[in-house]
Amino acid sequence: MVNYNKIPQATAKRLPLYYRFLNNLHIQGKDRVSSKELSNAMKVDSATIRRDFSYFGALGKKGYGYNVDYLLGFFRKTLDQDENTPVVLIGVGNLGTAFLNYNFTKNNNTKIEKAFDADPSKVGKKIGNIQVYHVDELEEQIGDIHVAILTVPVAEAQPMADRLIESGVKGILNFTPARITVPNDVRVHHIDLAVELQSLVYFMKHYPLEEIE
Amino acid sequence: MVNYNKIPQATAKRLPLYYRFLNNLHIQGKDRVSSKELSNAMKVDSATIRRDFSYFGALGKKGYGYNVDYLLGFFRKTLDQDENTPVVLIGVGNLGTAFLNYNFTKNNNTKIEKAFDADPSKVGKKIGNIQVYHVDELEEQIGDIHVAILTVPVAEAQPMADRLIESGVKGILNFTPARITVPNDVRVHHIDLAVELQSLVYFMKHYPLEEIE
DNA sequence: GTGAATTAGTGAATTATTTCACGACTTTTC
DNA sequence: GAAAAGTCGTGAAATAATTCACTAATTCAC
Repeated sequence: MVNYNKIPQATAKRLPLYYRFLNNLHIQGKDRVSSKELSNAMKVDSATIRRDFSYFGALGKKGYGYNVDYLLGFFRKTLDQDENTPVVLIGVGNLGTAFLNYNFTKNNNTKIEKAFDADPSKVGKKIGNIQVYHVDELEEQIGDIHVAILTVPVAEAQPMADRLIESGVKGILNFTPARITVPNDVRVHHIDLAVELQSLVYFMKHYPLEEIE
Repeated sequence: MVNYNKIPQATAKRLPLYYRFLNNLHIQGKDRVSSKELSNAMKVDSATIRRDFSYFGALGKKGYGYNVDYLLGFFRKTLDQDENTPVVLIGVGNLGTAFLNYNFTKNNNTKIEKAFDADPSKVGKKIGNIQVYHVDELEEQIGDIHVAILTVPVAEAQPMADRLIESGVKGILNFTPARITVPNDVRVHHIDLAVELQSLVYFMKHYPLEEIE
């Protein structure tokens, strides 16, 4: 059996990418694929791909490559694609709205179930078929949801994170520039759009010729 | 003098984060800070912070820490905060609109100068004070801009990237799920929101107690 | 001024990740 | 059915990044 604690984090971060790509191949009706093809398409070294897959056992066949459906089925189980993970979204601004209109459930095992905002003019609406509640109702509405997308103004980030954690949230995708502080059983991934843009510009200037990611 | 080729990429990715944080300290009127304080606030090990800074020379003082203004000034120069990098945005959907309304120039050396979309109902408008042009005008309007934010539908990603590169773009911040193919003097950073969310969920399940990223 | 406390900078160790390169096996070609 | 081509899986090497742990310098408290 696969020991998930032995899977390098770098590998784990690539799994959703692999999954989606395999899903596309499946939809295209392709039934086999080699690590080299995957490498060209996903810009990940082919040895890295083979190594990544190998943590889960021998999934391919020498001289042949990988069977798309088999691999896809395997990742589906591994990434728990069969059970949907419910998510709440806090902060229905521009970015929040973009998420609500983004159809995550397709190709994905996550679904935004409820959205919250402090602005009364947004409360009660449905955006992308998701109901918007007032943040005051957070505690009573959150139910058994343990994942939150945080797209609030930066000043709200920490207080809102505290409330979310108090309500049982264990994972936060934080789009605010604030580096929030959480207990160590709560996982936070930061995505800072300004930092990403600035980082791109810096890399363009100083590492002009290599391919990085 | 600092040899930029010797700066680890992992360090380079943290620089914009450092910069912003120092800027906040500066605004708060703080004039000194230790690697330990920075560590607590930014969730980066203090030894890592000291190591990162040390690539740029001895910026601190033993027993004292770092002088906020000095460090900030140093990073300002290093990250070229003084000259603004112009950026174009392609695809004025929900996510694109979020970017246009996001005030990057504050705390940042980048500025979205022009936006493009194929939808005639969006062309001619101003969003977040940025003019929206029709994509057909891309080549004549792009001028000397070398950085693009790509927030178009996935099917448009590669063709649009090709056009951008043809027009002289050297850096693309790609928010589509497509892994675009580019010549090796063009830098692409991918940010895949669905992958990020899925990755968070995966890490929550399999690495419940450690702090990552 | 003196001793205690603080803190940067860094050599060395450790840990993590990627990549090379090759044996073993499969498929394809003719 | 034999030879050629393709491809995985992986040991080992290489590279990258983090962290430990200590020295030397400085500040702080009194």
